[in-house]
Amino acid sequence: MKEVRVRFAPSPTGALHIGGVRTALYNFLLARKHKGTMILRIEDTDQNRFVPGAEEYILESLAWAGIEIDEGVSKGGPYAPYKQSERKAIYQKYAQQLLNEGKAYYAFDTEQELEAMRERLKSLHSSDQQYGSGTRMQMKNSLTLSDEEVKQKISSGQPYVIRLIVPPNEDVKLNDLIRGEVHVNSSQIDDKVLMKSDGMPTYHLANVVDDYLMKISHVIRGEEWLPSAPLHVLLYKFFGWENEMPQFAHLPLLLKADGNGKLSKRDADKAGFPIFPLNWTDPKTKEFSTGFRENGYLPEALLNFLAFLGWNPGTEQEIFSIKELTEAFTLERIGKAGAKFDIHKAQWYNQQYLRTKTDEELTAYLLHSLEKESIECTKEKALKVCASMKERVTYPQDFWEHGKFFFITPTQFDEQLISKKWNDDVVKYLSSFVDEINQLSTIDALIAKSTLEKVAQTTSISSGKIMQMLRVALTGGAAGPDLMMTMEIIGKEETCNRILYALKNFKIKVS
RNA sequence: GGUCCGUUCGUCUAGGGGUUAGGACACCAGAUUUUCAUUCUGGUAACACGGGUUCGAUUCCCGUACGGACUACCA
Repeated sequence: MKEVRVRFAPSPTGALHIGGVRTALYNFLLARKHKGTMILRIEDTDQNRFVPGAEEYILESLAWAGIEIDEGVSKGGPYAPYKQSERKAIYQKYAQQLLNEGKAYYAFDTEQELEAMRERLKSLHSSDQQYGSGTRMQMKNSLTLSDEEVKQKISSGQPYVIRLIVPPNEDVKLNDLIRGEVHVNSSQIDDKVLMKSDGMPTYHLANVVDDYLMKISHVIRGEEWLPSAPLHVLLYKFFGWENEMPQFAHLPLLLKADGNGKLSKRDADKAGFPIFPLNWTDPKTKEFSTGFRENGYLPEALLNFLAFLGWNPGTEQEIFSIKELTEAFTLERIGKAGAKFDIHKAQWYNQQYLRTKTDEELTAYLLHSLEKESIECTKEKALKVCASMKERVTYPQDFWEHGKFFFITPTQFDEQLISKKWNDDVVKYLSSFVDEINQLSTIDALIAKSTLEKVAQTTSISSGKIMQMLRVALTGGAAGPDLMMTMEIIGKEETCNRILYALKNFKIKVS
């Protein structure tokens, strides 16, 4: 196998879609697996859609996800520049070559004229409504105009594009690594614009020229490119690069979880999950979108989840580190059908990965949250809090979100539960419990438990009946980590105070 | 409309001419637990449809339906 060189080639038109992250990941995995090169190329040939900050966003997203770039924008390399807007002269040269060889032509048709042509064909119910072999001789271009006219138009500054002469009725074969052989009749392909009137190439020309020059071995991209892939094959042929043509792999799309259609930001918003890797504010509309990172997804969990959306190793293993992924990955095992994006699975992965962290690592998350809240906390306490909450956490921020009571005396209580379960026995039991603790110099989980048992005996009230009320008094809520450990962590004073507060303020329901 | 691509539990998928069609997520139930969670056990649940080919088709072929992508001087 020749050297594997793959590229991820986004255009900087906004935040990077999560599907783009998956495309980048598959490219990256293939590169790593074969000790090849992962290239990042920015396809910014559309000046109208350029969005400031988008390129930086893409770079930061990939870096966060752990998708490393070996060569390309921000990294440099032997085929620089890697930004298409900086390669204008190169595309012009190749377009000129096609022109010289009679494989392309100048076209001067205005937008209105093109529109009129399409309308005319539409009204004739023609199946092919395009600028191609059937129509090109009726249009305003260097095939129908005399050389003088063409020269005159160009020198007078009239806008023009360069179009490819697509031959009619030729079987164009494409061997897709995922879909197998795909045949398209060239009559279905129109005379695609290669160079736009602003002097920039279109995607089609630029990607073929760049992939060739950059010695790309595999083009791994979304399925939306499948219909234009035959055109790209044609271009390789016209340039005489057939033998250097990369292999194609068109990835199935990511679809919305409910209903049909491809995953869009709207759907994600509606379902309440992010669709972009990082937070993003559109500079034009000021619209804000949350990111996976800020929502607490770990990059390794996201990648594992993404990898399995359309690919699987054929074994029953579900958890794969990046390293394992690169070893197991093959293009052959990518599925053909679109995959619905179910955030539940992503959450599960996140939980799994969070759990593999050491208590030390988890502590960092908690400390980070606390810092934002300006709450001081010893390392020792943070360690205990995290250890006690580890099993019930999905996101790093849950340590704080679900464990506030470790640091702040609760002021909100589960009233419904109190009105149901707060009774004379509870008051009697907890009063006695406070008295017992007060006599101790300190409290830990073990002592708390034995004290509880002792009170249960002296009051003849089973502790099972009061535990939930003790929890509400201590934490405000009905669910949470081990209560004995909770008392140990908040300490004797706080434990007593909270129980005393409950004793004073919780009301027995009079029925 | 045209072209291309696709279709196994609700979701991600394994499988492949003869299987009790497997796993994971989610869901439900039970056990454990001071609660929630964890853990464990169990459960519901799928080959889109119709024709062929074949002794036999979910698997191969052809249609149909449905879905998707593309159909720009956007990528």
